[in-house]
Amino acid sequence: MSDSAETAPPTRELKTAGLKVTLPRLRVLSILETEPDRHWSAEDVYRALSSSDADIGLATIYRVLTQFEAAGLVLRRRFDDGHAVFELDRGPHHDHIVCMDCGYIAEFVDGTIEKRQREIAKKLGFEIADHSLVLYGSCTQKNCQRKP
Amino acid sequence: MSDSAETAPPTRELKTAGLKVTLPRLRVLSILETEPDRHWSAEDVYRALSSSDADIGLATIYRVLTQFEAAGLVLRRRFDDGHAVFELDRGPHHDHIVCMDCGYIAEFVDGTIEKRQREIAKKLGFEIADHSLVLYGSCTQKNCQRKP
DNA sequence: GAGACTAATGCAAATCATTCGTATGCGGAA
DNA sequence: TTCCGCATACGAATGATTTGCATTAGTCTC
Repeated sequence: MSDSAETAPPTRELKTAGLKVTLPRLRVLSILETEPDRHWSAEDVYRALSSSDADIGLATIYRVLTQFEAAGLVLRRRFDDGHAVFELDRGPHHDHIVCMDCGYIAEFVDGTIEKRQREIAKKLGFEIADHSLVLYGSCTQKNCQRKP
Repeated sequence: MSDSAETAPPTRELKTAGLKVTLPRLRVLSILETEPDRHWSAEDVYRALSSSDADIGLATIYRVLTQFEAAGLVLRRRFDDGHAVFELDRGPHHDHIVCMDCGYIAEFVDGTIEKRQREIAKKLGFEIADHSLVLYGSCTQKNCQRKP
């Protein structure tokens, strides 16, 4: 029963990213992929790993997530509390809207805003490299119990 | 030589904000008003005060700035490094564009973006309370030496 | 497949911004 | 001016994140 002929998905992703394939990196990447849309704190990943199996040090989680960020596998975000959260980079850029009551985070993309941003940057004499847009509010509906 | 008949500007602002007028609060507010557009870290304010005269503890700076924020005198911002900066609240909302090379921060307001944000929030079922938009880039000009 | 070289990990200790605890002192109402 | 209570100073505590260093595990060569 060997699957050596096939390279499992997380392994391939690590190799493509130019990272050595190690157990901690595989574990972290697998955890992230269990909920591809989720925004994880380092602590979240640590707990998920601790409860599931291996004991990977928190310091390693931070190191691995930082490497993943450098390799373009994940994005590091920071909302208003100042703490970092990580999400898999699933391609096209998107912005966030955060419910201040329940913590629920929705995502969106808007061409109009993106375009306007470029125009503003140009007018102000900036060459724009990146941006961060976060809307804060309340999701006034039933889903406001998702993460109480 | 008494100016007791006139209430000095910072004093008036504190009273209007419903804050007791104390020496540390006056000092901090005065410092902020020396550069009304600047974005100050708590540390910045602390150093400015230390070099000028009084020794006000850093803890007090944090407390005072937090009170000022609650009173609507200052805004607390957080850019991508995760650290808080404070700026005098000079009225209408504005967003920021940060030069990643020199740290220079410019401000802008854009009705189109604001409007679009409200539409997006509505579509996603959120009641929007606030937002944060920061553009990151390089100011490709001479002013890129302002804060080397 | 075994050995060697290097990079990755674990753990604990260090850092950094920010907050808290507590004794003391100042601001302002009467 | 007197008195009460909030505000301050100081250091110690906190919590997220990083770092140092001895040990371990990947990968490459043979």
